Amino acid sequence: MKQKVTLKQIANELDVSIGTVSKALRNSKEISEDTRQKVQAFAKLYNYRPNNIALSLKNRKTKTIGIIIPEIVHNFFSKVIRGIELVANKKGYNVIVGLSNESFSKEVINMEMLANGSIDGFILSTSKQTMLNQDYHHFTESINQGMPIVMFDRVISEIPCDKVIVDDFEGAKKAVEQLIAKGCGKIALITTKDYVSVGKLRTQGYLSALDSHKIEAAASLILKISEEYDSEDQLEGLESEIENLFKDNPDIDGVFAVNELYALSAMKVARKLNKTIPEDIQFIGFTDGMLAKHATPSLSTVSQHAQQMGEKSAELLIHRLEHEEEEESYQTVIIETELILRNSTQ
Amino acid sequence: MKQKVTLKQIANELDVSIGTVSKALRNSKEISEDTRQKVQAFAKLYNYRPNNIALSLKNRKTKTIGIIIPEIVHNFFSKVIRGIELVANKKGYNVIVGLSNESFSKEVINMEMLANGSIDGFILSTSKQTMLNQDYHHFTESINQGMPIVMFDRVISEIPCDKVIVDDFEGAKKAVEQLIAKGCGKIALITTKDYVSVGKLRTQGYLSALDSHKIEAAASLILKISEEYDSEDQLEGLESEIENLFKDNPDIDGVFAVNELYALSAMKVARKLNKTIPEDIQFIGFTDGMLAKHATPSLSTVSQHAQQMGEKSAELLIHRLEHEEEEESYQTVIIETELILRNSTQ
DNA sequence: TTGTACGCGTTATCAA
DNA sequence: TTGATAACGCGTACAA
Repeated sequence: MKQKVTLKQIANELDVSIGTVSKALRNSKEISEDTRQKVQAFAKLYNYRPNNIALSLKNRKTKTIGIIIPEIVHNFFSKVIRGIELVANKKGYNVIVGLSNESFSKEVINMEMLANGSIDGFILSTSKQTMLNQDYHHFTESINQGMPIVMFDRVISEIPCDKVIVDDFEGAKKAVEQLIAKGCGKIALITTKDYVSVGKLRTQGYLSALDSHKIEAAASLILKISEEYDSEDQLEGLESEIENLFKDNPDIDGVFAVNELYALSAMKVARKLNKTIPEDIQFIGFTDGMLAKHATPSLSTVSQHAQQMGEKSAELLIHRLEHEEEEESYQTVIIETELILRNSTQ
Repeated sequence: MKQKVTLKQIANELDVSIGTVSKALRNSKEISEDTRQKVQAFAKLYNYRPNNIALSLKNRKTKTIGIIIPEIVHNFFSKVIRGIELVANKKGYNVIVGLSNESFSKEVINMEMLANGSIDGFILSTSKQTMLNQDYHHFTESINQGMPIVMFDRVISEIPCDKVIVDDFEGAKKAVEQLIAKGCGKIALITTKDYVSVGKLRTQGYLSALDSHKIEAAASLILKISEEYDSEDQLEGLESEIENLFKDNPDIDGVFAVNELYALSAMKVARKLNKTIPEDIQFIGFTDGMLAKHATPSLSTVSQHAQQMGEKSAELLIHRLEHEEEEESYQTVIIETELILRNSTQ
């Protein structure tokens, strides 16, 4: 086992000083052609690579980005990571991933663990519990300590940092307007509780679409799912809530859901109630997931361009890291959504 | 902006030496109660945290695990990451993620980038191109340099390291035997090319099941999909290959597919050809994905317990990292598969 | 042209 | 009880 070789070892072997070796390897012209060749040959032979940790300590830069997300087994988030990794890698950065699992304390712990020198900056999407608590001290602290943050998707407007979001409002509005254009008059909304920022914005988009088409919004048509039913093994609870919605409002002819799971569950319930899709009811879901395409019928969606969000987030963060002195003002980048029509709409 | 505070700064402020501060904070009883209190109070006030990078350099341990996987937008891999992260976090480790995107060179570059001191060990699943090339020098080098590797799922048997796999052979055999038990006599196999280790093993399981039930295997019933059709936007190619299979063998009454995409595509083609599922044809797919449950009809699967694989991988690696001196022999842990019966089988 | 010394932040050993 | 020093691996300013 040949351990990693260091400058010191090379220096010893070659009977020169560490400094000489270092310079020779960086092609400094202080060094004679002769020793340079000798050192480089030796270094190559022993496959010398500078130690990242030593460099990080010296440069006070780790070239590593910390990602904190609520969940990784989720198409949206894994696509964002892919986008981040793509850009980061291209620019010589690594990514370190922490999962909050939607928990405030895990989010805080994870951030503290990374903030002590392990990374240069954060890219994160807030956990639900954090949004509910409205306790953002860990974000402010990080920023105050000079560790920049980029928030994506689930962002906190009060926090001064770069942000990447989709036009949740417009995306939802477009979707509902599509339903209206295709003849729906009684459109239900299946959404999250209001403390989830994106859920709230999408709800507003829904209301706005109805309003601008002079359709009266009815509270009975809006179903706000509580968080506990979001898990894959709590589908029954979710479905029974939706079933009640349909039974209380048998004349629903359109459904807009703020995520994939809600949309698919709604389609499932509708089928169970012997409704034909899209003839009796049409569906659109807000999602970037895989299920939509493979559902029966395939689900029309508002796509969020998750990978693009990741790429943009990484660009923003890296730009800020590499232009620290310039103290540019924070920006919020809005990624366009895209309406993808499939067979759940006419 | 109050920057991160260091031992040196505390020492200066308090007019004591760095060493004293360090000891006081670690509750060394060399230090007088008095100064200890003073230092700790100050440290708490300024929220002192030791710098991870400095610790890493000193201890020659980063407490970070490098994960290299072919793809992250994939339920199996993201579940594995979740499992790794869970165990790693619990033991005070971070995880850094690199994506090979199924490419040999990206795998090598990513590993080299991390191997220079950034991490203590690797958990990885080989890219397809690496398996095809059969060039494993980057793995051997890493191991030779004292950087341990744990391979999962797509493992290389020649490489001396810990491994975590599912019983691909047995899992496939169980699945096919289930089809046989439910009356299938002409069972097709949709698999990968042979260089993908898991595909090959699952193929062997299929053959073994047929053999032990005296069913003759027919080459015409085995479809080996080439890699280029694995992408979500190459579904047409995949589907047309499957369609040919069905048309050439109209009496197929069972299908075993080595992954979710193949299984779902096969079901789709079958429906298109007006076959009823599961009356005319039954399907089982090898997968841990989300699509199976939501498919119509829902797909029976051989589950791989991806998260458990991740957890076990992390345990193996961390154990080895923390018991380096003991030089334990390498082990291969086999995670049991589980047959989950849904509506695509009778 | 080469070598020395310092500093990045920490801990540990040894001297005061 | 406290302080000074070395070491982890590197790059670089400055001295030789």
